[in-house]
Amino acid sequence: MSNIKDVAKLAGVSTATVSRVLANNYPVANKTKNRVLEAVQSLNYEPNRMARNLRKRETKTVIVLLPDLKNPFFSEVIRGMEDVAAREGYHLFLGNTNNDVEREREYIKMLNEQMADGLILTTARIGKDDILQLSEKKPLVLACEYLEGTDIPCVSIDNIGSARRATNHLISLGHKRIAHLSGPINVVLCRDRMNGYLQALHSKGIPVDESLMEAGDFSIDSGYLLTRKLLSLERRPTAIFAANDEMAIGAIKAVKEAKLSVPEDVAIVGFDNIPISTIIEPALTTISQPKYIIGKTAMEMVLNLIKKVPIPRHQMVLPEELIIRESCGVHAAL
Amino acid sequence: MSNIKDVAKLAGVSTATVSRVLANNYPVANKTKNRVLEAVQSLNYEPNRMARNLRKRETKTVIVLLPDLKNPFFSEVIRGMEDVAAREGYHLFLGNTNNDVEREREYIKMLNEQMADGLILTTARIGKDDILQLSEKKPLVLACEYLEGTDIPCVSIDNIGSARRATNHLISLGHKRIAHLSGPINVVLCRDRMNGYLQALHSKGIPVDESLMEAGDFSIDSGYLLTRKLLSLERRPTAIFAANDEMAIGAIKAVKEAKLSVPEDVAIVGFDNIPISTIIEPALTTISQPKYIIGKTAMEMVLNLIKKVPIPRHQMVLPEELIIRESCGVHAAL
DNA sequence: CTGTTAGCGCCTTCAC
DNA sequence: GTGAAGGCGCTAACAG
Repeated sequence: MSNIKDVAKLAGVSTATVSRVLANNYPVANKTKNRVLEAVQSLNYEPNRMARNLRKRETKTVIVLLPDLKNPFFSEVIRGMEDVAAREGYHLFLGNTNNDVEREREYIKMLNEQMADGLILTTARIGKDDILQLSEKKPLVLACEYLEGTDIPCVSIDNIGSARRATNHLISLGHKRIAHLSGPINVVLCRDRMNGYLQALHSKGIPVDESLMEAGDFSIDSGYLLTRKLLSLERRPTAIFAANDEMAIGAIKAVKEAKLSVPEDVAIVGFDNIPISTIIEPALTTISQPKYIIGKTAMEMVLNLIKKVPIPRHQMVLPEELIIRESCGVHAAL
Repeated sequence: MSNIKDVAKLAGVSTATVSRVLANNYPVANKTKNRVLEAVQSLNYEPNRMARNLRKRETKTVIVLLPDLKNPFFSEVIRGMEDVAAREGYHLFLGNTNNDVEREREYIKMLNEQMADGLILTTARIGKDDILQLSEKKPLVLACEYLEGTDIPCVSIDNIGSARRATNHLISLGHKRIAHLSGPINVVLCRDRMNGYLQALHSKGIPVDESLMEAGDFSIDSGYLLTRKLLSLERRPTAIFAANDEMAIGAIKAVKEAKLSVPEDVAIVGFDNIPISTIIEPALTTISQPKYIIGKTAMEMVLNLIKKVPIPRHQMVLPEELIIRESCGVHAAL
């Protein structure tokens, strides 16, 4: 590994000149520049990032925390982030928290150790206070989530409104016994979706039956298991609103296994519109989020925070879409 | 942001002592230690990683390159990697290449800039020569892939043998017109799987029909599109061996859409055994790789390379499993 | 336009 | 058991 001194010596210039040529942000005579470039070439020189980062007190890196790598929803969000990061010369440091608060803290520690310039949290597990405190010291943006009562920059859809809309769709189809498969309740957007579900029931005067509300972990498996439980109820639900598509897919599996049919016996609505939701049978009615835009916007926001460019609005709420496919049909009672 | 000097001053010791207390690898009097720890606490001090990395000439970070974030196959591999990395105090730097050679080179550049101590490539796109050259300078391990004729450390299943086994399964069911949906042919493991397919045909004296061989990009969509093409052939295949489960799922969709049935009209075998392969109807017959172990072993290997611990064997080939579900059935011709 | 100099924050000798 | 000093490789300020 050669360093800047080696290059300087070979090119017969000072290290400062080498640095200038490489940064390309300062006038250097063409002749000198070429000599430096040749030296760089022949030594196969790559500047040491650690040294540069230390000196410049920036890393051009943003940590992006994901709750779960295998959730295809995020891959599209990430694409949006990557595209703007690349354009601005930034790298993503993808952190997989596996839904574990400790893992989340690990990465936050890395941020404090200045291994990155900023942080994007998608579906945070740590508490509101911790987030608030961190946000005061560091460029931090919430993606997919909205932290009520704070001014923390975030970009998401209206999870409450979307859930209300999904539930209302089921109600409009004639359903009264509508179950809700929630995600982990310590996640804000899960509580939001649950609240949207409850709001819809209330507004239509449908009594809430707590036995119809179950919390899973966003996995196909948990959707499957919880639906089996729901189906074994004395008065089983005629519809299920799941907080994500995976759980909805698990629910479909359980309904089919019980020799019942979707949507005739049980209508199902998911959330996220992941690719497989069009393949599964019946195809899933679901809420579609502008995934790419969420990612793009979130990254634009952190980069602005990092560069101390004022952000016009701190809280961006993007429109969602209800995509109607076959998993709801028309309820017999209509 | 406070630094080590601030801590030293507050504790009334030298920076060397602070460093020793924090590293905890050198005798320091208990009394002094406590004073330092208190100072660290009250200043909320976090050591600057860039400075430490520069000084120690190591980052305790391994870059892991993934061709595609949304492929659930890798999430399990990553879990294996994360578990051993965490145990040894290392971080993963996940790099999503989106199947793009340029993106791959970007991350390799980061390695050369010493932003990480080692690299794990899963399904590399760059050429054999580049990999070989890099491997001479840096700790590098191939996961899921095997680079023939080299001594580069790698851990994978026998892709050729597995593909042969999958194809033989179809042949044993009586199929003679067996199509192959390959992945991108610049990926080694795709060529391997294709070769296994060809070997199986040859060994059973079945002529190769090039019109039955198509190359996709591992996506559901490409599996769907290519299968439509295959089904429109004058003499359409009675079976399809897809190089991964996603393409197999796309194939199932296309077959159903053509009002044909799986497995009666077209039998289908996938590869990877992703979670959804049990949900899809019919459930997919597929090859299962020991995903977690692959990840775990690959990480153990790079860490040993990094620490210059001699590795017993450079090339690890792990056993795969053929999982028989409903997508093959028994061919009518049997 | 180019060179000299002084750190960035940390760890690691080498003294004592 | 502790401190002083030097330097990892780079960039930025200041001269010239």
